Amino acid sequence: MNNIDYKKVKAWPFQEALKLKNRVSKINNKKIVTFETGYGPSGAPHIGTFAEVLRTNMVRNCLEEISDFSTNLITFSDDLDALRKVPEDYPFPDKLKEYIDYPLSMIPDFTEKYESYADRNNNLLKSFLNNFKFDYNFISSTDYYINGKFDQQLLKILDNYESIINIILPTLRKERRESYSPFLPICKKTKKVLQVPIKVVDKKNGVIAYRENNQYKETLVTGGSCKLQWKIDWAMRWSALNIDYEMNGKDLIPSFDLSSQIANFIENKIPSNMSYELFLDEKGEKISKSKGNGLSIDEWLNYGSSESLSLFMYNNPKRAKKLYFDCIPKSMDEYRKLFISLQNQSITKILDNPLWHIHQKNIPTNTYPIDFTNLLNLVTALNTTNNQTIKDFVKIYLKEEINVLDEKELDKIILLSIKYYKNFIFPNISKRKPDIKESQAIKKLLFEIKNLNDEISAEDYQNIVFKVGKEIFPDDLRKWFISLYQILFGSDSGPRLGSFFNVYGKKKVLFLLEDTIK
RNA sequence: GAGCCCGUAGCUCAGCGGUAGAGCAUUCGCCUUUUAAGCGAGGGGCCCUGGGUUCGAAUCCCAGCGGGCUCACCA
Repeated sequence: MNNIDYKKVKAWPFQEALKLKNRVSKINNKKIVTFETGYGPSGAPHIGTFAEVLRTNMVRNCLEEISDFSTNLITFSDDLDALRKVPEDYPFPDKLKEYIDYPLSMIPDFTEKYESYADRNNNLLKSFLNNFKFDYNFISSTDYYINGKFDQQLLKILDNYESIINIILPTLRKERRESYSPFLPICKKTKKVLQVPIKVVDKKNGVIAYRENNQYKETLVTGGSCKLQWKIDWAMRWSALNIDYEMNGKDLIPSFDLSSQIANFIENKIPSNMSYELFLDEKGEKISKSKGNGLSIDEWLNYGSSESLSLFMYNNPKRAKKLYFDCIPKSMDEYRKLFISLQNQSITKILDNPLWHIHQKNIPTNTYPIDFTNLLNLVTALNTTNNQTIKDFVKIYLKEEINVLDEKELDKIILLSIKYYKNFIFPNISKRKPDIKESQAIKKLLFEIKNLNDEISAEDYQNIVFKVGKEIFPDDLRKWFISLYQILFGSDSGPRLGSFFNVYGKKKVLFLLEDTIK
């Protein structure tokens, strides 16, 4: 702790943390503050799930900064939930189809790498979180249900069965009301999660009866024999896990309200809450896996750094943001800009700098020495996927020495830029063919270059380009350069040709030029 | 129907009490060689409208108008 006035820090995670601090400070003997994020492992983790963990962790980080509370981040996987639809991104959809209505954790993983289908998805999430070095406690719903860790709350819910059901029923349509039950029995025979009407039999001992084939069968609500319908499940978790803070997408605002009402009949535990806006695609439509629009975590990390992804997630969580490929270079550049601006900032300003939040206050000492968009331009100009060539050109471009640590960062983003170039820039380049006069000039250029020895300096190249230009376009030298750029790169401007040819190498230069006059 | 968010340069957006900003686009200048996918300079704004709070509002509050999304099946 120190004497910074945190109320003056505008960064949203601090404002959330202050709100939370005020709340938990009123609780007697409060020492540990628990944050929860929920995950439904019915498919590979969605970028929204990931954003939620990231953002929650930022609030957690701020709370630690402004208070003496210990903190705990739970990522809760609702893996006892039933599979309802086969996700499109799973490699074995036909095999999965046979397991509709089965608990996710009881479905085999047909990729044969994990213990179950849920385990596979859980591990995908964990690997993303580990990649970002989060400290979290992973909790499997199945584990908690089966090992009786929710029993106390389950009995309490049964005890208040009527009150709770009266909260839910008015929100449902008539047809649904008849089949609705807060308890979903897990069939002893088939292991399916059943959505059937139930009757309360014995509140004290936790016995209910559910209808199957026109007769009622008794079962316990405890010990993993029943799962809770999700809004009740959510409320139950707040009590069972003592949750103090949880975020959710704006689609769940009504559910949060409902779960809060239900919580009054469990242990009255309602977390401090923030709702965030959903991500949209380029056209402004909600991104979803089934549509395949927007971006996945993997796709972003293919073309951009993890820091740039964090930065994107950090910015304005309460605004609906378009998430598509153009966001990546923008975010990469913004990161570097913020990094540079950080260097001379006062402490309060640093707390407002997104980098402080992204790096959980351990801001690295180095970053890449060139803007990503700039690098993309160079890669495009070079039209190569050779790391070393690109790096050499960057060094010429930057002029000054790059220190070893910055160079490491540069290496990383060169790999990213190559992939970005291949997929988004290269397919859109359209070069034009030279006219007769231009062909003549290029032939002349080829002849001159061939006549030189193999070690040609940038200056020599530049001299030749000028020499040929002056001979063939004596009145409009400018046009000669524009023509060359259009023919070589499909653009009206380009890199200084001398240094470009030099880095590119004689053999490739000759090939490039010959290719234009074929 | 209810809720959430957004209306700022031509476009995409940032700023969120103290002189109106960025990127892209546009206009102009710059290649006989000192970074040309670059650099320099410029144009372009009733910050949706109306009220309120304030010494001061793009920013905070209220009302309206316009747009988008979400929920009311499942999670």
